[in-house]
Amino acid sequence: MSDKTVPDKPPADTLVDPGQQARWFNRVREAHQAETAEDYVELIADLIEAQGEARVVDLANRFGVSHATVNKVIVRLNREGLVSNQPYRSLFLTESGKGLARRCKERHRVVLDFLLALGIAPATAEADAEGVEHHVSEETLAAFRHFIVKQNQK
Amino acid sequence: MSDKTVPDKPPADTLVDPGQQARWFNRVREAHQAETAEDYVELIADLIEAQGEARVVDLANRFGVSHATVNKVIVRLNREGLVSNQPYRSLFLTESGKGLARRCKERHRVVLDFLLALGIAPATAEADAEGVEHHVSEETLAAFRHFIVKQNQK
DNA sequence: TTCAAATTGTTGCCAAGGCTAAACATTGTT
DNA sequence: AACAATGTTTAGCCTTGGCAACAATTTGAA
Ligand SMILES: [Mn+2]
Ligand SMILES: [Mn+2]
Ligand SMILES: [Mn+2]
Ligand SMILES: [Mn+2]
Repeated sequence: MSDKTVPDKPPADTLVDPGQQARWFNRVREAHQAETAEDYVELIADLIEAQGEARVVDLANRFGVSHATVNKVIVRLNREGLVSNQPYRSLFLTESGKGLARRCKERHRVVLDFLLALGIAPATAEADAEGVEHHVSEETLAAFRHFIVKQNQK
Repeated sequence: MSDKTVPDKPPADTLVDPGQQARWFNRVREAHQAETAEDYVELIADLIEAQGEARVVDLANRFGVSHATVNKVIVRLNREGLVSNQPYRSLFLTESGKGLARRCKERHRVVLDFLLALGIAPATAEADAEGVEHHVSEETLAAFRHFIVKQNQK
């Protein structure tokens, strides 16, 4: 009997490279930092288009948060040059904000249409899209677009 | 000439119901609150399986954050009954933590395999999956599974 | 015009997750 | 046994985005 002390190596399933994994998680954290700004400019653009103006009260209602929270976020978006506003007046997007809104609305539409093309029920698709949209790369978005087209051809 | 003052109604594109929209955003916020816990238990389970133990230093490395941050999160997960640990010893999952880890790993796998089946490059798929996984409903997950099976049959 | 209701803004609180720096404990080598 | 290296915890700070309560302004109806 060999008393060669095998070091009792555990399964040692191959784990991915730590640096690579860290980059993935970093990307998710960056997405989450951008997320509030993206949802706000998108909704502000939608409200202006549909109702002529975007008011703090409407944002609070549609986000399901207090108006104090909306106000605080608006201060930040103003500081970051996405939103312009005067006290007690409704909200506007800067050119930069309009650009971001346009890109986000397009991305949101692709994600939603993709889920619908996949056969997901509209209510579920809308709910999922609201979160998923912030985490899809350009490459995945392209694949989504391709799938939508293929599905429409059938 | 009619001086009937038409109220100059703007486009009035139909917006979704505010309460419904608020529920969607609420769901996203809930997903984000659960997210850290999910990624931690998943990685702790992976590390224990592959290396026999999960240490603070490894988590910090793989998440790309400082070890102090990891420590603070661990305190919370401990408080929430997902992780059990002794001072200066490596980390363990409670039964509850193990269950959550198992479900999260399965969900992560489905999302990843779906993106791969869609033709996304592995590196991109892994990165996107890390964020997307937290926002897919059971219904969407089922559709993903179905798509994977269909794709494998071709 | 007046005044109440609606809307917007401010203040102060909280928790989560980031960070650095410093203290503390364990481990491995002389 | 000593001690340096490694790993862990704690402390204190920051930003974001939640909240309630209160203050201020605008708006609409008498
Ligand atoms: Mn969104
Ligand atoms: Mn997210
Ligand atoms: Mn994740
Ligand atoms: Mn995961």
